[in-house]
Formats: sequence, C-alpha cells, structure tokens
Amino acid sequence: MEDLKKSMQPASSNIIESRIIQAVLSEEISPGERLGEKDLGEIFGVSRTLVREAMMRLSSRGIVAVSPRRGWFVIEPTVEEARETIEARRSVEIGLLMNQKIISVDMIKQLEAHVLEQQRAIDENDLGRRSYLLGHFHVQLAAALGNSILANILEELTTRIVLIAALYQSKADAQQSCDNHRRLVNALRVNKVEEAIKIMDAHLTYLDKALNTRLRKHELSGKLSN
Amino acid sequence: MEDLKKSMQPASSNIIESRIIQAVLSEEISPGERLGEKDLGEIFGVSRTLVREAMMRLSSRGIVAVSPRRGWFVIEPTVEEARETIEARRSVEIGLLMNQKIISVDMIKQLEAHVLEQQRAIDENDLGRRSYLLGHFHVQLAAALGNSILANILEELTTRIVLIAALYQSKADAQQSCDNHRRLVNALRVNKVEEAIKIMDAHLTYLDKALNTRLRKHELSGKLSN
DNA sequence: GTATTCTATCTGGTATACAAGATCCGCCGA
DNA sequence: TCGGCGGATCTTGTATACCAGATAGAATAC
Repeated sequence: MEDLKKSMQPASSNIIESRIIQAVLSEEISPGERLGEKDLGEIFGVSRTLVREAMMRLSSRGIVAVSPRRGWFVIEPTVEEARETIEARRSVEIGLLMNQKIISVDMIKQLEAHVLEQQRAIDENDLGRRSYLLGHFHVQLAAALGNSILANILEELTTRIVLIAALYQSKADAQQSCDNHRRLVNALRVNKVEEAIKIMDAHLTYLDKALNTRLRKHELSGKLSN
Repeated sequence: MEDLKKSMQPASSNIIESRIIQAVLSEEISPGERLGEKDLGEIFGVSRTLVREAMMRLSSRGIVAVSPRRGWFVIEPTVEEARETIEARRSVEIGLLMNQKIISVDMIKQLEAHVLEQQRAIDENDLGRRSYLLGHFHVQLAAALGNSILANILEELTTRIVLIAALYQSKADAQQSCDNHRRLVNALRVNKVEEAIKIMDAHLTYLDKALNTRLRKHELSGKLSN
C-alpha cells in the first residue's frame, strides 16, 4: 500500500480513486486489506477529506466498505456475492455481445494490440501488469463496442472479480485467459457473434467452476479442522 | 426540492442519497436542477460534510455532477448518453433474463403485487408514485431473479432513464408500461423466457424510438429558430 | 443608453478541530 | 498464570473555518 502514490503533486480524490482501483486490479492490494484514512492521506499528500471522498465513491462501487470507527477495508466477497458478481458479469457481457453493432477495423486493431500487450506481460512475468491487463481487457472491449456506461460497469465488476479470484480461486491460468481473449477478438473480427458469446460464456463458467472447487476445499478443510 | 426531508431526525448521508434517488424516480426533482450543499444541509438538518458524501456517491452513480464552485446539478444526459443508457439497460436486462434460473412462486406473487400497485397508482392518478413504481419494477425484477448486484446496477440505469424521459420523451404511456410489466410477469410465471425477452426488447426499442422522434423535433426546432 | 469593470457575496474545495466509539495493553485480583 | 478491568491511544464521524473561484449587480466610462 505504500507504493500507491506515483506523482509528487498532491492528488485529487479522483486520482486516489482510480489509483486504488488500479492497485486492486494489479493485485498490489488484497481483499481484506485495511486502508486507513490517515495513512492514505499521508501517502497522497492530502487531508483526510479527499481520502474520504475517494472512499465514499469506491464504497458506492462495492470495492471497499467501512467498518465504523475501525477503518476502511477492501471488500472480501462472500461466496454468495462472488456468485452474484460472476452472474452479473455474465449477464452484462453476453448482453453486450448480443447487442453488438458492427465493430470498426480500428477498434479490432486496438483490441489486438491490447492482447499483444497481455502476452508480453505474461512472457516478461510482470505479474501486476498481467493481472491488470487481463482484467482491463473487458473494459476495453465494452468501450470498443461503443458503450462507455457498460465499460464503467464492467470496470466495477472486473475489479470485484479480481478480489474474488484472490480469495477463492487457485491461480487462474493467465495464458489461457489471454488465449481466450485472442480467440474472442478473432471471432469479433469475422463477425462471428455466436462464437464470441460461446467463448465468453465458457470463460465465465470456468471462473464459476473454479469457485465451486475452491469452495468444496474450504468446506472440507473446515470439517477437518473442527 | 424543499420537500425532500421526511423524518425529523438529522439524516445520515445514506438517507440523503436514497431520498434523492427516490425523488428523481418520482419526478420530484428534474434534470438540470441545482442541488446546493448549503440548502440540502438545511433541509436534512446536517452539515455540508454529510451532504457532500451523498453527492459524491450519487456522482459516482452518474445521477448528479458538480460544476466547480457553482454547485451540484442533476445530470442532463446528452442524446448520445441517453442512447448509451438505453443500450446498457437493454444489455443488462436481456442478459438478466437469459441467465434466468427458475423463479420461485413467491417471487412471482411479489411481482404481481407490484404490478397491482402500479395499476393502483395509475388509477388514482398519483403521478409521483406512478413514475417511481414503474421505474422500480425493474429493480424488483432483478432482485427477484436473485441478483442484488444487477438490481443495484438497474437502479442506477432506471434512475437515469427517468431523467432521460423527462428531457427527451413525450410523456410515456404509463398504462402501456404497466401492461408490459404484467405481460412480462405472466411470461415468467409460465417460464416463457423467449417471450419475456421479446417483451423487454420491444419495451426498450419503444423507448429508443420515442427518443429518436423527440430528437428530430429538437433538430427541426433548432433549424427553425436559427 | 450601453458596455465594462470592480466589488460584495455566494458557492464549493480543502483542511482542521473536536467528539465518540474501538482497540490495545498493562495492571490488578483471583 | 489467567482473566477481567480501565484508561491511553488510535480510528472514523461530523461540524466548522477559511480559501478561492464564480456570479451578479452597482458604479463608472464612453
């Protein structure tokens, strides 16, 4: 959490907010981590007022929550919330693809470039960047499909997914995600919407299954330790 | 705006936030309306601090926006944003219906009761309540389909739709909306998902068309007045 | 009479002050 | 040695103070 700050100027509350989202996406901060107003204020060189503004917005997006007089904490979704988040994302992404207009050549190129970046991060073993890019791809996709509102919603949902993955999932296969993204872009380029939807659906089902597996493990270890 | 307050106790920022959403849904406050921190503070009996917290969250949900040193204003979506909002809602609602699990009898009953309430508000000509219930039905629907996260997202989107309708749409036919809701619930009860999706899609297309019509009027009057 | 500039006032932007609950740690007693 | 009690300390909750930008209106210049 000490490395959140990047520039030397005092930051606005918007900057704080997006830095924290970015930090979650890059797995720099983990579910359950405490984010003290005082600490953050010192890190970003501002008073608690601006920190609180950022936290307020982050809490309204379901990224952090406050425990009265104890502090702000990055949320730790319960299994139920995790399921709902995955289902919500499935609804949004499938709906997004189904309502797809024709996607421009430029956009396809941009998405392909993004996938290449992902591959590079994987090859260079840049873990934070890798996590960030793999999540951010879906935001990019929504933006490419021409809807900034859905892009916003997906940013919220993918951020939560990263938290969920950190909690319940065995390390996701980054390479497989990246491959899926590549196949998705390919399908979109030749306008095979059906296939794109299938890929997306499979991707999310995979996520959900991983969640189930991990959950069963939790239950098991719970029983063993009692 | 003077009637926002309901209870006599000083309100928390959460209460302020939900009261304002409710007020927008009931068309008590209109797009473009100014919401001064000082005024709201006096209305709710709290300092500007709490008002600001509420505004911060509302702005993160795209309901209000701040104009620096001038004040907070209920957003007036541009035509482009209106389109994106309608499309976003289409994606979310269709995705929601497609991923539907079996819906319980209790939930169907609850939705039917909600529709009856809508009808009553229409019959009694209770305009605010009518607007509120017609919008809130979709939130209820998402909740009934078991996803509180999507319900939250839909609350945000329907609130914006009310603002859009106030700006661009000729008075929507409330009776028709209510009838659509009834048909939707009927389709869900006998598990005709396909039909439910069709009804929903038509509903939103109708919205979008109304937007187009009104837009052409705008353009026309713009040309005439220049 | 009109346009312009200046100033009084109002608004949000940010920091700080102070209140009150939560926590931690040392002390005391059994 | 262990458990409960009490206060010191730390944290957020809320109000307030003060600053600076925006606005409106009066006074002024033309």
